[in-house]
Amino acid sequence: MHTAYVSVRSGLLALLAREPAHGYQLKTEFERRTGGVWPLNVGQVYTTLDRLERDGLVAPAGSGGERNQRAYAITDAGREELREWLHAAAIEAVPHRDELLVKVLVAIDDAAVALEIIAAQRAALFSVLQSRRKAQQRAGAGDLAAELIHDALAVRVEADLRWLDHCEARLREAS
Amino acid sequence: MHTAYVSVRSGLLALLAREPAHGYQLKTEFERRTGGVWPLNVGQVYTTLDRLERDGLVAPAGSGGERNQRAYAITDAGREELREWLHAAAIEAVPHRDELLVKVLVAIDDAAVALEIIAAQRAALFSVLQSRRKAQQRAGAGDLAAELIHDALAVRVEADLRWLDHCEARLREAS
DNA sequence: CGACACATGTAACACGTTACATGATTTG
DNA sequence: CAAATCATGTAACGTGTTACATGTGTCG
Repeated sequence: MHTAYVSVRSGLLALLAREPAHGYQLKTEFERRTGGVWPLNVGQVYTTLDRLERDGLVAPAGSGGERNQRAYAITDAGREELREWLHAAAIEAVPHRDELLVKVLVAIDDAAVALEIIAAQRAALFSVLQSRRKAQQRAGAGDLAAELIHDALAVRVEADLRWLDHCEARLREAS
Repeated sequence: MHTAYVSVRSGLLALLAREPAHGYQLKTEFERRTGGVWPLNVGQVYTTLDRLERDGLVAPAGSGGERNQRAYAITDAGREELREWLHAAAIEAVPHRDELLVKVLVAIDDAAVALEIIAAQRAALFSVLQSRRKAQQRAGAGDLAAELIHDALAVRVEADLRWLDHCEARLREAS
């Protein structure tokens, strides 16, 4: 796999590595583990399972076809690919095309425009951070997954804000 | 547009907002502005232009059909959508499914496994940071775009490393 | 019975990406 | 002339996402 964006696919594979499961189960498990922050359309689970089976990473698990459930189990090839994915860096050395970077870079020739975009992005990021904090306060503590997702968003927004400051400084010193 | 990942599409739109251009020109411009760090397959430019035209965001610019070039210009609708995109936060309040988060969250039930993944990710991120630094040293200073991309990667990797530390602490205190 | 959760699946489309085919123009 | 660059385009595929259709079991 050389594709860059395979979170759902690999996430489901990881769940199946723990124990065989059927589609609907995977949906609820995925949502539970992500603190309800990432709803997952059930339909996507089934199409993803088809693709995983096509690639030989999962296989139907006989396990007595109870009710109308169709369980899947991970294969050896699936375990190997999962292992690789878990150990691969989540950020590539050649950074994946990125919204924030593109927004700033396409404007960088015109310092005035670039500074305006930087200001707009700074405001937007602040607003995201605030609304996220409110949502987290409403939810209250307790769910570790939801908390960790919140923290990840926070540290990243802060990183991006620092980067925006840095960009602005570079632009100003250049003019 | 409610789609989350439209960097190429909107990037090209932003270039066309500056002045009409034809496909090949857009490819070279995009790569120049991103310091050669993000090569862009020409074919993608043409398919993207088709989609932009289909959506009424760009239109063929007559401008004397010189050679075999087919120039495009941004439309009013295109300007409006570009404006929205530039002002929209590059990170959403409900964070987009994210590789690093998923990698950790799917393992969080089993503290031992989670700690192993955290360690692996920490190592992988360090390695990315180092190889990126070497690449940047080889390239030498001079290209602002390439430098800014490098800086963005650096601050983000550092943010993710801090988050991994945080996760580990939470896991240890829970056990 | 009616509503709701459980359970599976299909169809259509989004953007991103690569590989390939084709020709005109410039330059050594 | 040969090679490189300029220039356009198609075909095929990848994952992610939504909307829709269909049926079963349970519980008030």
